[in-house]
Amino acid sequence: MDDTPKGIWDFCTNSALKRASRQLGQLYEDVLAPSGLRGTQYSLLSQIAHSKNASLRTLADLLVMDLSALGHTLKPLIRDGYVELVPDASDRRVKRVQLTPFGVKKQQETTDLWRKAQARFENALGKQEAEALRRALNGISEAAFAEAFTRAPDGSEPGATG
Amino acid sequence: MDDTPKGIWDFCTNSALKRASRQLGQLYEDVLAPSGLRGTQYSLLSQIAHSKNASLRTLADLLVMDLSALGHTLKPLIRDGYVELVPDASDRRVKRVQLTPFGVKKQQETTDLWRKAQARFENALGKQEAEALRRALNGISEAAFAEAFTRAPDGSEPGATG
DNA sequence: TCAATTTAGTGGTATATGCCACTAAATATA
DNA sequence: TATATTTAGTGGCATATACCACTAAATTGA
Repeated sequence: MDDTPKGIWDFCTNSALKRASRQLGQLYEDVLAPSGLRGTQYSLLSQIAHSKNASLRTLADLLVMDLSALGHTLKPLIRDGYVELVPDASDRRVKRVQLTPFGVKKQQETTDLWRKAQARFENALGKQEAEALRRALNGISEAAFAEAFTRAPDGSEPGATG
Repeated sequence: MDDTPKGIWDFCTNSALKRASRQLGQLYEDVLAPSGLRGTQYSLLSQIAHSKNASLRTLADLLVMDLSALGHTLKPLIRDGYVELVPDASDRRVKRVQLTPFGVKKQQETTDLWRKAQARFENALGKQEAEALRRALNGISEAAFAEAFTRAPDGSEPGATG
């Protein structure tokens, strides 16, 4: 028997996460394809629908995404008429993100496909497993986790032997 | 108390995975920064070191990555002299991927930083948790999972009530 | 009140990643 | 063997995502 690991993802959670993200992203995307939306785009539309009237900044923070990255990612969705940016009245720096009526319709229609992907995923992994996985992932996504990571010892501390 | 979920990642594993991937990717990348390598680049160098003499195709399959995407991602690493593509002698379609001596050195040096990130991560999440998470993620990354997903019922089947 | 600092967003550039069309080479098949 | 099919890789294009430099607006503080 050769149990030598074939890849670094056996040790490195970062690699494992990215690899799984490619795989699952692909699987979801195949199911969503008939809508003409990419997986990320559907997620974004859904989150915008969910966080009504959020600013770009707020949305970026929620998504753990760079502000400018969010701006770039929204470009195609704005171009295609699903999303619009509405300047805030009281703070002229702020732009609020909202779905157009067309975007609302698209998001709602595509949700049928998403449910299909969701059902397949939970059937393939198991409902309990899926739930547990989401919890673990969401824990990692929290700001508190980033702080814990940053403050955590990294093995380079001098031994406190005194 | 308002336990209304703030985001769709509470339901959608795909979104949760991508979001966590951004967060953890960022955390690892900050630690790796002094090396001048991006997180993905270090992972790739490490996997190439691990899968000695693999072809682009083989590597892409292992990484659950599109072949052309892998080719594109390697470009900067080849440009910077870390990686080279060596034509296979027996099958003239095939190119084998290998680290240059410079690439070997870089990968080895950067591993110190990676270990630091790794230690921080395991301290922040817990060793057991980290191990369990990697196992779950690697399960999803397997070809068998993709097949299970594709074959799984999606709720659109006619009820077999007869 | 006015200057210094912080915050929100934009545009440019680079990497990460996928699809498609295409070439070349190997393999299968008639 | 000649042709059809499959396989490996490349290049172009599009989206996803990050960083930096910059502008404009709000906030802080002397």
